[in-house]
Amino acid sequence: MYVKIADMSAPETQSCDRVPVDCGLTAAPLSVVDAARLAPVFKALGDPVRLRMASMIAAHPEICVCDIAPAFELSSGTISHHLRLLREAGLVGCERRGTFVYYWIEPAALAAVSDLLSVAQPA
Amino acid sequence: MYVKIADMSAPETQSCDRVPVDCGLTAAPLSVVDAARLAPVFKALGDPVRLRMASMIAAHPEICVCDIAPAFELSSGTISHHLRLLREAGLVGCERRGTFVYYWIEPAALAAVSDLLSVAQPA
DNA sequence: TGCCTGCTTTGACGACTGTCGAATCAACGA
DNA sequence: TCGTTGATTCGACAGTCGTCAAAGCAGGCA
Repeated sequence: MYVKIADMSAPETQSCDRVPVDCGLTAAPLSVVDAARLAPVFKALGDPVRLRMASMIAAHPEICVCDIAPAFELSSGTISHHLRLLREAGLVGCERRGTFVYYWIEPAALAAVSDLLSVAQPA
Repeated sequence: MYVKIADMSAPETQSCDRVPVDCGLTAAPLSVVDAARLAPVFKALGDPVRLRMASMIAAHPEICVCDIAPAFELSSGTISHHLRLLREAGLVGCERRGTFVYYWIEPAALAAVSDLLSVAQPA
């Protein structure tokens, strides 16, 4: 058993020059439950295609699949697959109106990950 | 060819009650290049184990692997594997000091994803 | 020099992912 | 009712991922 040269500071005493960003992540270690809840949202955004889809959807109040698809050189089946993953992550909602299906961003899931990463708002 | 019931508003004219969060994602669709650059960071955070590791690391100025590992019931090889993925995503940095290896959060990568999701700061 | 400890790398394996093409479903129009 | 179009679902397949055990490496101690 070796002795560590410098023992860690406790989370409370961050006097080091590291960790300049003060955000949700730096506040305290995530619980297992919270990590299990939030990781799938990051995972859904962890594919370049889905990240672009999410940004396209977020950039509009709502957008039809037929306006999303042309931006990607993918089969319609694959487009649907990615949209479903975004849906299952809770990031987007959708509704059929006639022949077309419209997608929009679900702000709740976006806020959850945003809160984790965003710099704490000074009161 | 069908005609859509209501054509999309342009990204500029968001008069709808949707998209209450105004963040980097809603500003404009991500370019292919930006998506390819940012997706791996989300992907790295898209696993519950790595998300907890990242939060543990972020909650300390720096932290030794030997203090991270006990929080997970995983082999040391798997621990190293996840830490390497966080490293390759640019989210953390590390340094060997004697027998021990210390990890810290790299604020740049964290800021990149944070900027994308954070609510725009009112000026 | 040799051993011990902390950590990383390697090799293997099952599970999951991204993709396509084909089949299917839903809604509209003739 | 039937054909057409938008979108989803299904089946298959190559590639990636998460995991472990074992081997390897780096540094400290005797």
